[in-house]
Amino acid sequence: MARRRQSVTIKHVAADAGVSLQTVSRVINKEPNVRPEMLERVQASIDKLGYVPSIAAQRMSGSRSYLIMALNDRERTIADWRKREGTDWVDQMLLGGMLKCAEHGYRLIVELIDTHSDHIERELRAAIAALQPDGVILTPPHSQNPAILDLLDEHKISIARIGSLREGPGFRLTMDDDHAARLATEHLVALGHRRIGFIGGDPEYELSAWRVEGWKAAMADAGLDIDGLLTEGDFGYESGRAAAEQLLSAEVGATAIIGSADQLQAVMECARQRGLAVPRDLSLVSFDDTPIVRFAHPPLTAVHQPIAEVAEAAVELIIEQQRRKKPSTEPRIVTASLIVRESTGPAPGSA
Amino acid sequence: MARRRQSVTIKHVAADAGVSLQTVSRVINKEPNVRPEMLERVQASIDKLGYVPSIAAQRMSGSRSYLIMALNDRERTIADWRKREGTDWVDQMLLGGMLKCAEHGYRLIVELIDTHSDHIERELRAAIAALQPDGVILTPPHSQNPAILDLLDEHKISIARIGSLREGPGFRLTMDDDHAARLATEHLVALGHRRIGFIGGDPEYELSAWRVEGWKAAMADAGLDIDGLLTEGDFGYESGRAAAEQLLSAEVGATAIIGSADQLQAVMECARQRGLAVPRDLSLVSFDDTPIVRFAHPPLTAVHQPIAEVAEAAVELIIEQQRRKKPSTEPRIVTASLIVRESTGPAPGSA
DNA sequence: ATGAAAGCGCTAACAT
DNA sequence: ATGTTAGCGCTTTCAT
Repeated sequence: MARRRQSVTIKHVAADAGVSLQTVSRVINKEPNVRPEMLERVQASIDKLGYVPSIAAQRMSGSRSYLIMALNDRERTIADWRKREGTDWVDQMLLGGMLKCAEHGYRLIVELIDTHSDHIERELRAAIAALQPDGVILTPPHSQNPAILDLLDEHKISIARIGSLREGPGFRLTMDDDHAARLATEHLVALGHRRIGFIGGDPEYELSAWRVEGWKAAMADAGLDIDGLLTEGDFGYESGRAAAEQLLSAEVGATAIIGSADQLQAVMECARQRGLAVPRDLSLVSFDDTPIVRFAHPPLTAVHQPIAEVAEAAVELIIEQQRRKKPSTEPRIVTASLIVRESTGPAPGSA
Repeated sequence: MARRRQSVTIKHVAADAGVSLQTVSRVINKEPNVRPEMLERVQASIDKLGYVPSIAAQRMSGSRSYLIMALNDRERTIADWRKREGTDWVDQMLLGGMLKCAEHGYRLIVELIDTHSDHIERELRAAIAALQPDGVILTPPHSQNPAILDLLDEHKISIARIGSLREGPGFRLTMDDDHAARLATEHLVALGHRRIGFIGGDPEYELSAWRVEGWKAAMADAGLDIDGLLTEGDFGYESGRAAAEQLLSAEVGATAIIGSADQLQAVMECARQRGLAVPRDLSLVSFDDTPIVRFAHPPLTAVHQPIAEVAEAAVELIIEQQRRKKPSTEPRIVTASLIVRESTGPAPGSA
């Protein structure tokens, strides 16, 4: 393998423009103390030669790496990819995050690490050492993991935590799960439902609790009981199955159910077996607006989680911080909305 | 921003093991000329200190960057992401490519560039200069673009071309589109269909022609005419609409149609308007096995394109070449298969 | 088989 | 406002 060198370096530009390396560097990094005429001359040389700085060299000299790492849960992500059911969390992160990165000369690198691993710290350390990212975007459940947060903080790496409000280093971003659950519940209440079941998400995720709270609050506001209507879960199909058994039982008698996409798959299955039609006998609201939800029969009413927008905001915050601006450390809330489709209808027996 | 330094460097390891930097470097890179006892001693220090080399520094010193770029068509990819219909081409590339990269200490970086841009070369030059990737995985239509191929070749960057067999630098990989089209056609022939329509893909893609050839060959083998049964297209919905009009017209009278997922969406729409039921009156085979195809009603029989496997093979070839092994330059064919679902049935009026 | 020296492209710190 | 110097972490010569 031939020893590959940069074809156009800062030296070439400096020589071409007849200035020092440092001046070129200043221009590249938009630093002050460059006369406009110098700037123009240097910029002309840069354009002429088609010069683009090497991020490796920039990193080496102790400045930025222009790399942002998007950390996702290894097991879950790979499972989703293999299932091929269209879960597009990663795509939406790329859509929002990558494009925003590109605007500023950054790159987004997707990295997977295990949640339940004793060597989670070693894995992360290795990724940091190898890549030296300027920032890391954390998704649940990593976004609330103190081991991860502390490690990144020690290394002075910017952190954007999606789906976590817990104290700790880094910017916090949410999709307002509390509000979203409220919207979903109120939508059902307005349709006359009084027995609205809620299937919980993985309790390890902070946002699971927020959703429950939103649901509870909306139920309370409507003066409705919640006895027996809350079931445990973990986002997955199996947990949906168990929950459906309970919620659809005669004692509980739910006429509407809110849950994750996978859970509702199971609920629909269950409902079919019991001869319940959606939405005639049972209304459903999904907490994920994935393709599978939109192509379900009937298409499911769903919470639209603005993943791309959140990823974009996360990148923005990280880059701003790199530029020594001090972005607000208040949690950044990107609001989710409810997309009404055909899985929700009037409560059975309601006027 | 504090000047960030590597926490554990090769120096620390060298000091800890009581050897020179060079010896540590040799161990890292599995080079010869290290006594087993030295190797062991150094490896122990590496493990103890948790040392991981900085890829920036490795790149700077003129060796590898451990970065592989996956180049995708910007417009198409972003459109797919925004549509959120589950097209998981990028995910499958990550699944195959990223995991294989990880096995060898490489990273996969997704990069989008415009196809129809006069500054395509400038864009690519910039990406190369910034990242200095060791290899690039090209997907259609980039994989057959001479401007791209030459540029990468000049820079001595390994190339893996998916979906292109044209002469030129780089490894060539295909999913055997010819064979896949044949399988699809033969499946329909076996069901008694004699009027099997084919909606072409974007003619700019080499593989579009391969598919047509496979279909033509199978039709010829079965002794069937193809007059009026081949229509132009570009993979998109609109082209499917136009094609459906022609294929479903009285003169042509197709009882089965092969096309892309988006095209078949349009065909189904058209069929519904004409009161044609699938598969009773019309059989369909999709050339993409995306989620939307699997969740369609009825679920579509589809060609399964092993995207993850191809991406994995692409990464393997690139990494082998980096290691100065000389992988075969013969096209690498990863076979597609046919997944029979419910959109294909006996031809109307057939025994 | 091992080590020492030089340099990759760039920026921070320090002149001027 | 600009230039000079030193050094980032590593690998490639080139010695020994």
